[in-house]
Amino acid sequence: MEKIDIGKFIAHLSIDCVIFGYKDKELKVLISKFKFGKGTWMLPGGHVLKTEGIDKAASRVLKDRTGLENIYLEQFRVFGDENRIVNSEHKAIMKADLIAYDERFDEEVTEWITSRFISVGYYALVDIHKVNPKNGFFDEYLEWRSINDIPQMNYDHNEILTYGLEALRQNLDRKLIGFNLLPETFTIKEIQELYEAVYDRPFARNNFQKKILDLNVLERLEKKFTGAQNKAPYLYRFIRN
Amino acid sequence: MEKIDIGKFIAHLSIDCVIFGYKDKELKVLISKFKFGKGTWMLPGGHVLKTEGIDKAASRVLKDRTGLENIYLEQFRVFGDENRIVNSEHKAIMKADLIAYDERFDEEVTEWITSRFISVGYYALVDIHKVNPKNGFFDEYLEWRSINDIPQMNYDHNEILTYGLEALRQNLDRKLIGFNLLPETFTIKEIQELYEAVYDRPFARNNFQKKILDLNVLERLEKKFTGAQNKAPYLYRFIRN
DNA sequence: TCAAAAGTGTTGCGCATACACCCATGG
DNA sequence: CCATGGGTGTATGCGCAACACTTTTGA
Repeated sequence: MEKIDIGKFIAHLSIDCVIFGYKDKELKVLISKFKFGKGTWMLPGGHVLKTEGIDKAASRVLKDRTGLENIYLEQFRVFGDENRIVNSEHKAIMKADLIAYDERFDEEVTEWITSRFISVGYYALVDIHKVNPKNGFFDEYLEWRSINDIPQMNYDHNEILTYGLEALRQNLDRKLIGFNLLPETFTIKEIQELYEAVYDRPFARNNFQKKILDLNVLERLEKKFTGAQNKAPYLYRFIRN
Repeated sequence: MEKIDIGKFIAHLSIDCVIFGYKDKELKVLISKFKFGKGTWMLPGGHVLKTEGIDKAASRVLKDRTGLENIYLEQFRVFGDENRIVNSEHKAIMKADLIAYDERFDEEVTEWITSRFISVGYYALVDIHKVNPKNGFFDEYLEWRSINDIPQMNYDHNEILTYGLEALRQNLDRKLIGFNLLPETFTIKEIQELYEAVYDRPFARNNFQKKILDLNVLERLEKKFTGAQNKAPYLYRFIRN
């Protein structure tokens, strides 16, 4: 293994991704247990090649971690405070850890990695059932965590997540992107529960149904018989006009 | 004069500012006639010190060009396409021009300056009457141009401007930031004309007045007698609650 | 007294919420 | 037949837009 060619990447610039998924009536975020240093939690992220667009870099990060392509992805903010750095204690531990790990890392590379970074925040919406999380080099493991159960993360990643969630809330209705979180077919009730998870508040059942159907973006399919002793709900599919 | 110390700055990252002003019922943008190369138009911009927050860098750019501090300033988007570079012909001209200009520039510095950049877009709102545009090093001169009369600019700066205007439109109402474009006191009619310039559409006089006053952020002052043979409008001052 | 523009009140419409009712399903 | 939850129709209230009217100013 050769030393990492940091010259291929833009220094001091990174990408951080808030990857949203939805399951069990909960909005979830894919976060990474960092392999080195003090083993803190982080948002999945990466760097930008000097010859690569930032959107491309973000989708590359996503492909690496989720295996998926053509994911809904949008930048929402840049985080560039001057004190956006690991504290010196943690930095020393991390550098030592990395150098000890294998020969790809030396003083220069680890200094590069632990230097001050300006990060572009992206959020992504995925069908959680299609994802097979794959660890990146820096991931001890990846985990889907409920939005209500997010641990303390490194740097300002908790703040990034908050901004990402805010961006999702702003856009869910305007851009009709919520369907990216659901499987191919779903019932109105399932969309409603998704909305309730995102906005953390209840919606009136009948009005919600009317609002969603009035968007004219759903195709009604066959009924979904669950065996429950009540009227079977219709399944729908999202159709872009 | 010594060679420019490019090592102090983050490479491949820049700031571009859409500086909005308002005058003569027109929304205006401060743009720069570039001094070197083919002398194209550009948005005022700058680079980020390795020890400097990006917001700080943006306000430094603004202070340099307008002389003003504490300006309303907000980032709205990152522009990071991989083909965001000057074309090779223009690049060669620019490098030659700069190297010929004075000894601060050499091959290394000009290559740095003309390399691929990822740019953070900021928009700023200023009271145009308080601004005394001061040329930066790269500015032949600065000019306030009406939003309806923007020339072809270099790179993707026209696109950046479009996004900046869109951000202004999104936030004007929600964040009550339009007053930053007006002098200390103003009439309702003047706010209305500002809104009409920003959104490029008329507003109904009476409803607009009601809407603005219902915000409860204006203090009514004395009347403004203009000598016109009609009822004198009140002056108002913006008060933050 | 009059034209012009400011200020204020009133009505109507559309949308979101609240309330009410009927229908299908399986025990 | 009944409990449960799905689907749909109707009333209500609020905010915005359209319309109408009054007031002030200086010629």
